[in-house]
Amino acid sequence: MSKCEQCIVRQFSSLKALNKEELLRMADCKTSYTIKKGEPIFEEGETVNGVYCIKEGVCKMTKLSDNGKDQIVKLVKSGELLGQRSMISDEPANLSAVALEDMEVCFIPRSEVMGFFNNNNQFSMNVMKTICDDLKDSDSHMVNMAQKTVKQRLADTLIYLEETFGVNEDKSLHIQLSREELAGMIGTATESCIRLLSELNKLGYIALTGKKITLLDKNKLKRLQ
Amino acid sequence: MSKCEQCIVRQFSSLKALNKEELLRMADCKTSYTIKKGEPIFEEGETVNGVYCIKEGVCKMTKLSDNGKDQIVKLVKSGELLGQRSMISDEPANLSAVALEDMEVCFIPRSEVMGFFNNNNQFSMNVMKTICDDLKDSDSHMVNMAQKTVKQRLADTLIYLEETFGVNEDKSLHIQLSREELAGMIGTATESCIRLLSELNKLGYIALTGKKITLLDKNKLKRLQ
DNA sequence: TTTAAAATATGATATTTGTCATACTTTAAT
DNA sequence: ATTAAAGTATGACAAATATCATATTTTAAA
Repeated sequence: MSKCEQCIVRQFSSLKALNKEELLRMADCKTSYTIKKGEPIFEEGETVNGVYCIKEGVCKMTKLSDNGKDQIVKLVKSGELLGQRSMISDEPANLSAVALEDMEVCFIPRSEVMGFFNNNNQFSMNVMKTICDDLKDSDSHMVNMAQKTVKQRLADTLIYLEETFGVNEDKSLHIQLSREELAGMIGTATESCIRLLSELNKLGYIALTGKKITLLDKNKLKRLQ
Repeated sequence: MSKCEQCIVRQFSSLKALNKEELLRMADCKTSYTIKKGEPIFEEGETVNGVYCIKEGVCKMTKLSDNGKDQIVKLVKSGELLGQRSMISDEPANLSAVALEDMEVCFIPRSEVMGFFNNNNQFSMNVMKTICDDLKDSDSHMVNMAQKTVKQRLADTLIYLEETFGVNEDKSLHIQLSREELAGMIGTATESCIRLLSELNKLGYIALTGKKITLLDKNKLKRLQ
């Protein structure tokens, strides 16, 4: 069993507030999992009974819409925690978590995390601030969905992907999403997403080479109507 | 100065966890305001420095979109608190709060609420659960904005308004929103909203009499494509 | 390696939604 | 009571987006 104390990613989440003793306790009760690309960590409606700490990899948080399409609500990367809201609300998961790359995650049982939560003020404050940030992001996201065109949302999303997940040596977006997944992020039909990517490509704002997307003119992307 | 102890609406919010002593302290430091219909309680970007408890009336929480339109993110009614997220994040308001009816609200300074928050476990847990509920609602709302048609969103909203705010003796919706505000809730142009209301009226699913809207067939509204 | 399946791309077309113009109705101010 | 302003309604049209069909390319399985 690896030591949480020596795990780098805990520095990036609410867990950074835990002290040595708490970290030892956590190392003792955690379970590590390897999740293959495309596999779920948990599904909407499932009782999770703990939180997952992402050690490696990126996952999408999705929600099934009434029309049968999966909407991607957010992306979560290494260092972040999954299932905090469900833990506090003591409710089943509202979203599914599915690996976009091979992942390594650690599961920490609810009882343990709630212990930290109740006894470590800094930890609980961190968790709450994270949830508050999520709420703010979600509200803004909602307004964008309601008020912006698909083209604007695509441009916003491409810029978000570059800023959040970085680029490869050839400047292409590091994170690899299928066209269907990208459409699921911006909330549109896959064909519309592909068509708009082609359009931005022809305009010279982005470059498409195979599956790779490279942003060439972020200012023009931002100013799209 | 009226006594918080005798105020009925505190039972409906996180404040129900406060004990007698805390209620006395709150009564001592609170400020009561009357807000006229159409007036703001606070605006997006403003530092609020406390929470508002709604004693009477309903307000809309709005966010200005890049395209200049006001999106209504949620409606808040008597018994609920405003500004909890900003208080915990220690950030300016993310949304504006504007009265939809004449309102009575009480302002409780941040320092006081944070005192309760840090010393009363049940109160802080209530606040957090409220914020978690808001997050869940916001995520669902976002998916609806991304995936449902304007007509479906209008139907959903009408049903929500009836279920949340009730009806008058003549069965018409109790809450009065202008067409522009209704459009701002569903995220569409005012003309589109008016046109779709007319369509639902012609179909016999709703009745329009002056400003009043009456739902006649909720099942058919729910099943709209 | 071959081959089937999945992903990407694009055209044709239908539908939805937004915009602008204008008329009518209600509300509120003088 | 009169009048201006705001709100509601509807037509005409343009733009955005979805859907269906089909071709091409890529991926992964046998």
